[in-house]
Amino acid sequence: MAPLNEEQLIHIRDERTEQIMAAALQVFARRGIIGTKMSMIAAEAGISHGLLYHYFKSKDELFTTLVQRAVTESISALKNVYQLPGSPIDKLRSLTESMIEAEGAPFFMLVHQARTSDGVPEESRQLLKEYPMNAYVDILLPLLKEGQEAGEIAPGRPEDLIADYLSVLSGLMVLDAKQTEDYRMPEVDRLLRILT
Amino acid sequence: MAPLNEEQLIHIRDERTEQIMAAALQVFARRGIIGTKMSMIAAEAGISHGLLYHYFKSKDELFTTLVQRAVTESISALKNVYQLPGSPIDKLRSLTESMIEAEGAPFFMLVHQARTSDGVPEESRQLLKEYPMNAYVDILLPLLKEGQEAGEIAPGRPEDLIADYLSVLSGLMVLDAKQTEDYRMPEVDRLLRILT
Amino acid sequence: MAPLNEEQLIHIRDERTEQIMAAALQVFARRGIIGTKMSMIAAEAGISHGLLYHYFKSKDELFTTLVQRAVTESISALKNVYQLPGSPIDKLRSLTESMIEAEGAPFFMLVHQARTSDGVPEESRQLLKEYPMNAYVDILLPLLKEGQEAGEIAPGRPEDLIADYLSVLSGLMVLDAKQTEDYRMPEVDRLLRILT
Amino acid sequence: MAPLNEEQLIHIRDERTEQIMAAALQVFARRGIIGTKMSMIAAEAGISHGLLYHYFKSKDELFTTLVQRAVTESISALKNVYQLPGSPIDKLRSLTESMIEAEGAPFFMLVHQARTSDGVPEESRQLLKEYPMNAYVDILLPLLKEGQEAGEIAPGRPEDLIADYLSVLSGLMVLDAKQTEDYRMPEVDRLLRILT
DNA sequence: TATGAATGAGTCTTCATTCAT
DNA sequence: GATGAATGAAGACTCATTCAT
Repeated sequence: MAPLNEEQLIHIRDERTEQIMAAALQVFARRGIIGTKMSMIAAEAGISHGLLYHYFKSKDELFTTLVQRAVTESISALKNVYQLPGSPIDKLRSLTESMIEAEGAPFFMLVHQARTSDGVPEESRQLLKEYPMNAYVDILLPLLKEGQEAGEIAPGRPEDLIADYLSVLSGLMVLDAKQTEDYRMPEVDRLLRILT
Repeated sequence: MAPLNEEQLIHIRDERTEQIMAAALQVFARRGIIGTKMSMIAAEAGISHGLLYHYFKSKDELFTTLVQRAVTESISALKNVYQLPGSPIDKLRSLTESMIEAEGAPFFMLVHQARTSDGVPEESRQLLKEYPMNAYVDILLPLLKEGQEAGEIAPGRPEDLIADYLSVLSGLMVLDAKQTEDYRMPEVDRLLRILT
Repeated sequence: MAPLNEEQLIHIRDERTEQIMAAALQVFARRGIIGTKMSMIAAEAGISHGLLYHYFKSKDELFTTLVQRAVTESISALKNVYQLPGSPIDKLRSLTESMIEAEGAPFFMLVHQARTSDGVPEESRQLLKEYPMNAYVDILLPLLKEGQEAGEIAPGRPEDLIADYLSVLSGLMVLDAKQTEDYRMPEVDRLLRILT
Repeated sequence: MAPLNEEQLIHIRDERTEQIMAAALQVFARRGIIGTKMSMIAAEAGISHGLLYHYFKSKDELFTTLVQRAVTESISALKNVYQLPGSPIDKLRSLTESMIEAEGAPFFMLVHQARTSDGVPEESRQLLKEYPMNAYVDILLPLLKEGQEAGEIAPGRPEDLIADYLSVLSGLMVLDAKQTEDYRMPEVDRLLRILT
């Protein structure tokens, strides 16, 4: 009697969920959680605002879900660096390139919003507390040390070097330097000079 | 009820104005124009919210006034670089240091808010259009060239070099890397490696 | 997909209608028309909320139908009192007992909702206007008079006596005094003291 | 410099608060918490809906405040019974009369709403749990016993007698029998027959 | 000048109702 | 007949702004 079989329903739900999350990421990233109206997300996703609430209980839940995903994906992207080919500096170059190329900026902007804005759900804040800068630094630490041993990377506390690098990169991503006329995204090799 | 004379009134007015603008800068910088409530500014300034409207017609006007000041002061700070002692790279080092040291971050954050957020008054946006990255680049261009001629600064299009550098710096300021645990403000000499 | 014959369809339809009305009565009685969500009725009836609309055009229609039934059945219950055995006071005792015992409370609560709440469809209100207290009083009037003549029932205007009694009873039913810890349903004989 | 002195401000606040609570009591009592729109309360109080939120944080808080007051005042009214003149039954007669006369019905209706409706703030529910029927029964228990000893009141468990009486009375108040054409508020002496 | 009471436009969220399947 | 995705009107609540004092 079921008019749509379960598979079809799951398909619709997955598609809508993805559609909404993509739309929300774009809008939240630029406008922050307060500046984002649910109607904007609905419009961006091409659905009615009422439908948002079939898929996410609230604006907060939607935001938190995105932050969750941003954290998860960024951690996994970093961990993936060790699979890349070449020397440590080659790996870092590739990592940087992929971050810049991909649609990575919204994630950085979202996390920045989540860290600094007001009106951010407590759950999101907790999530980010569990993944502070150090968590990211730790992942890349072995690579940095290897690079220093190979003489490719400048001497100094590797923790600081990598934190410096990630901070510079984060800043540029948050500015959306690649897409914005107002700023300029440096060449990767120029950025890497910070480490060399 | 002894009436104050005109001079005293002007004095009060100037002081209040300054007080409000300082408070507003702090709040706007961190929370953006939408995230900032007039009552927050009033609280930060230690006055009633009603009084704000004696000094600024609206939230938008207050915001725009701050952006105006931010632009003016940053331009003049840049122009001032030529008065600094030492070689071109020394001058850039001093400039960078003073930006990081001083209460510069709120200005950068404010401008970033003004550039990216929505709900920003059109007037602010216009103001920023009149002072795009190029305006800043142009000011520093002679210094860059001089540095390149002296061999202190890497070869390449000086416009790009300086734009890269300013972008990196802006990003770090917007992250408030100096104050925030989540990020790290690199040493100035490490930043300068981007140029050298 | 073997088509059901007409008889089966009618059977399903009747069964569903009954099922929905029973569910709706329960929910409306406790939560009132505004506090009741169609999804609650659907859940109580074990069907999808969409299906409700195959059987009732709207929430209002469903509510009105229930009120209609409540009025009809209560009138017929009252009229039935004359078939009960025993003296007038015996009849009243039996009537009271059956009202208290049976699932009568939801009807009273529903009617109370319909009389007092807002957001009640005009049609329901009209229905109740056609059956004011007097309609009920009139039905029992002969019984009261008979009881008075027999000396079983206190003297006084029989209309008032019966209206008093029905009001007290209604109040207790609306409180759901029988089911609720917060109140107490008196013994029938104690209630009858009002009349004796 | 304060444009209104503190006393004036307190006066305004008190007046408004009272005005809002009176309006809210009327509306809540009849329509329940869900059926009541804040705009209705605002209209009843003759103010804008925005102003409600200067005085009460939310609809829930307003409702809870009223329930609090209803409980407090009803307890104190009951306790006051011992100050009334006459025999136990005289005291009960006076108590009943004053409950019926005074604007007591909205309080009963409010409490009934709070006990039975959905969407009632947890805090209100807690409040009522602390004052169940028993709390009221206990207050009147000595009076009942005294009446029984004097032979004015029927024998039987005094707890049950008084609970019966209070339930009947509550029911009539909830029906608003005094004001509503649909019902009839019996004479006090007729009600008292329940106890005698 | 200074305060805070007052207003109302705008946003989040709920839910009756519709409709494709 | 049956389901649940989809829509949009309506209500709670916030906050920029006004204004009496």
